[in-house]
Amino acid sequence: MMSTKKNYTRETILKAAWKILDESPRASSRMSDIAKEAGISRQAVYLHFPTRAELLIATARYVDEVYEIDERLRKSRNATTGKERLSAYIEAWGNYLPCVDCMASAFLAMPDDDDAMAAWNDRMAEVRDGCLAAIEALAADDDLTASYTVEQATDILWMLLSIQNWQLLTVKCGWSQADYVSHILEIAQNVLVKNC
Amino acid sequence: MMSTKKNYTRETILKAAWKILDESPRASSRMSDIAKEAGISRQAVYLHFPTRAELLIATARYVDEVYEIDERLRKSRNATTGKERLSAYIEAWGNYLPCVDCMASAFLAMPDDDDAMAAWNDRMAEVRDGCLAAIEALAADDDLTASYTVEQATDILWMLLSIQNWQLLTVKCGWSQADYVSHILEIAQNVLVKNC
DNA sequence: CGCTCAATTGACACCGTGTCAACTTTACAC
DNA sequence: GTGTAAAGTTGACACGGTGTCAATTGAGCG
Repeated sequence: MMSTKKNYTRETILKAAWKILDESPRASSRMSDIAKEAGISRQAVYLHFPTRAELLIATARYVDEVYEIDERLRKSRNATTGKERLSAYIEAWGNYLPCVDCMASAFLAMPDDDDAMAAWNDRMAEVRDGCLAAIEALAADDDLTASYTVEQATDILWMLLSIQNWQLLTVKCGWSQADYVSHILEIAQNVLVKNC
Repeated sequence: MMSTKKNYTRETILKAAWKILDESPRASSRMSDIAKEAGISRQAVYLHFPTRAELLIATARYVDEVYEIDERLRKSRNATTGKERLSAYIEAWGNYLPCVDCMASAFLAMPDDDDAMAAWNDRMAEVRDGCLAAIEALAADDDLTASYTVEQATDILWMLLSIQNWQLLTVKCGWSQADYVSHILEIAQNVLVKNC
């Protein structure tokens, strides 16, 4: 099969892009840098990805696959009570955030690219769906505080679990990953769970 | 005085930059766009500001001056009790955020410019100082929850009041400005104030 | 009048993205 | 083996945005 080789190169490029983004925290990840890392010519990258934005989108998907984030989040839905589900979701997503930090930075650095922003917003919308499911489970147990509607509580949880907040607390404030998860969990419970 | 004319043009440019950033929510604010808005040639902008980054930094300062944010925040320090001071600070800063949203977006869109990021980090550090002062006032009244150290509580308040959270709740979730302020205040009190 | 400084025009270098054409390599099919 | 098609290479180029430079214009002022 010819396509085998093509797929192999494609994955090589994705790995290279991931590595470059991961290593150069806030440096410029040019197409030429990624190509060099992948051991091919800059132009060859365009044989597999039409634009830089598409490459980043594909890389984000690839990272998701490698870390099996879908499965991680699905497991958090198995919790029986709403409270357990809330903490399982926060723990699952909160511990995934450091893995996608580099991808998030790359996307947020190109806010004027419509394709990239659409892909990013899709991903974030999925996270909000997860938040909504957790909040609804909490509401079903009548454990959701009366201060907020389900929508508002979802928005607040979504906000707490944003990558920007993770970056602020861990990168800028120097919190450990464990502190981040435990304190965000504490805040969420404090704000969203009834008689807590 | 010759410098009068120069200062006048300088301010014209700053106003133009402000307007362009404000109007084009996530469009490209090129030097040529700003120059056109100011009614001068693109090259003339460089007679007043060496780089685009410096222009943005100066524009941010100009916006601060116009809105007299320093004075607004200073007033929040006049509150007598720690609790009052916390709510005064949240209200003052929270209601200033919509004014600087466009500037924030501009800075966050150029994360690889060292000068711009340094300027932005300075501004954010000042906000954190304000948070720290409010938390210390709370601690002085023995109204700070025992769950966090002063530093941790400051970090949490800083996180809650970040521009990214404001953008998320108002722009993406559609919250009104009033809802934003009141709910962030409620969350902060819930999380940070003892027996609340 | 002559000086100075702001501003203008037009040109250019640099850099990164994306495209194109021509050529080479690889691998498989017959 | 030889032919063919796809993958990859090199070199060149257009485009857009930033920043620089030189030559020129124009207004204000002693």
